[in-house]
Amino acid sequence: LTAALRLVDERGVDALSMRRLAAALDIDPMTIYRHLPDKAALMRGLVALVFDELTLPPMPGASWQDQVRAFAHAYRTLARAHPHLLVYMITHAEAASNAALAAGEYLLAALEGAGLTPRRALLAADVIVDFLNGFALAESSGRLGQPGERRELLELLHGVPAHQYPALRRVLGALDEPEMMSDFDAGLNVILAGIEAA
Amino acid sequence: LTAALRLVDERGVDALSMRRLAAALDIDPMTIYRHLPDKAALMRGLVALVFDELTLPPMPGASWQDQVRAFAHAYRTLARAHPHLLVYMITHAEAASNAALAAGEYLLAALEGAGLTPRRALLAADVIVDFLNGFALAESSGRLGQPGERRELLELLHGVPAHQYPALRRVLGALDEPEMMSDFDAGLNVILAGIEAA
DNA sequence: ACCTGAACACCGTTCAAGT
DNA sequence: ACCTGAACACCGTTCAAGT
Repeated sequence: LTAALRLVDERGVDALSMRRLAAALDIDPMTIYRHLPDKAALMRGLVALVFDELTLPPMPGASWQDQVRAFAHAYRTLARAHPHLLVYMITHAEAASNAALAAGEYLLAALEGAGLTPRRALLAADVIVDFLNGFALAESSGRLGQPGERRELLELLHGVPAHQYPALRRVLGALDEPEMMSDFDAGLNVILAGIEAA
Repeated sequence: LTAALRLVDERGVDALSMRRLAAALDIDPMTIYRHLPDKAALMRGLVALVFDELTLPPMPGASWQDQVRAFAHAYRTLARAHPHLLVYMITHAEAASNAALAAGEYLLAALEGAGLTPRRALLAADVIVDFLNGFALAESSGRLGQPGERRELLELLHGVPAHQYPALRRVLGALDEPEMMSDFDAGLNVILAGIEAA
């Protein structure tokens, strides 16, 4: 699994094949099948391995907002450590059962501390996780990772009659490139404010 | 492209191969290469085709919240119409340049109407889009689509000593299955409230 | 010049042939 | 019984051989 993860991290998911993994381990491809039933099991193993890296710092006494922030940063750090696996992790999260329990406990304990009802705590947890997944995916798939990545949108706007898309022009025209960067902490604060309002 | 989209919608992305597409069209596989340079171009064409289905209803006079809700529902409808392509759409959104401009205009016009500065309007748009992508992905990849899909989490909880994960037990124990469903509109309201707070 | 099938370099996995 | 390489049924794409 660690050899497979190295292949994925260094060269992307497409570089992980049973045959290349075998070559990296200097064994016959079919030998892998004595340890795992098929490639799907290999992928599930990678997801479990990576999610187990999630380290949630205990924050006794901290505000529920800071606990949620700690969770969010831990999750983002994990996502950035394995950008090539992220899509697979999100769509096959069920393979990370143990880490999912620990993550759920951490997040729901924080939201209970905010005084939310069970129904609203679960709702808030879903909103947070959906935002984290959406942000991490945008970040890892090239969109909005660093300044200048909004440039292609600006170039599109240049190639189109000037009276079209006025709001888009006003907003983007008022900002310089660093300001157009997607801001993880500011986005998280929007969601925290929304939870507080409830 | 429509034949390729039908294959993806009916049997998933893995069912789309140049050879199967050719078979569906009753032509030689290599004939496809006279219309498109490679499979990546085929996939980009699918993303553009699908994003062009996004229909954003004009809502003159409506509140900015209702305009954002209209956008969110249009996006979710699109995602649910092509669940098998969704991951590819999100990670290759740059292939949908025209629809991206129209979507950005709609969303930013609504957020300008909320009285946000350009910086905060763009930030809010990113939070909304990240949430929409995260939610749609959870919905389409089996997680949280319908009631009972939180059951595997409950079963995991059963197989573990009763003193572990107390918050998770309290929250889930207080809810019946329909209440555990992820709620799109309620989640969106959390984000709208967070934007209002700014 | 335009078109296309054979061929190449890959896949994941089955299965029979070895030990 | 355990192990593994040849073989099978696929891929995307190149390229030479046709028209």
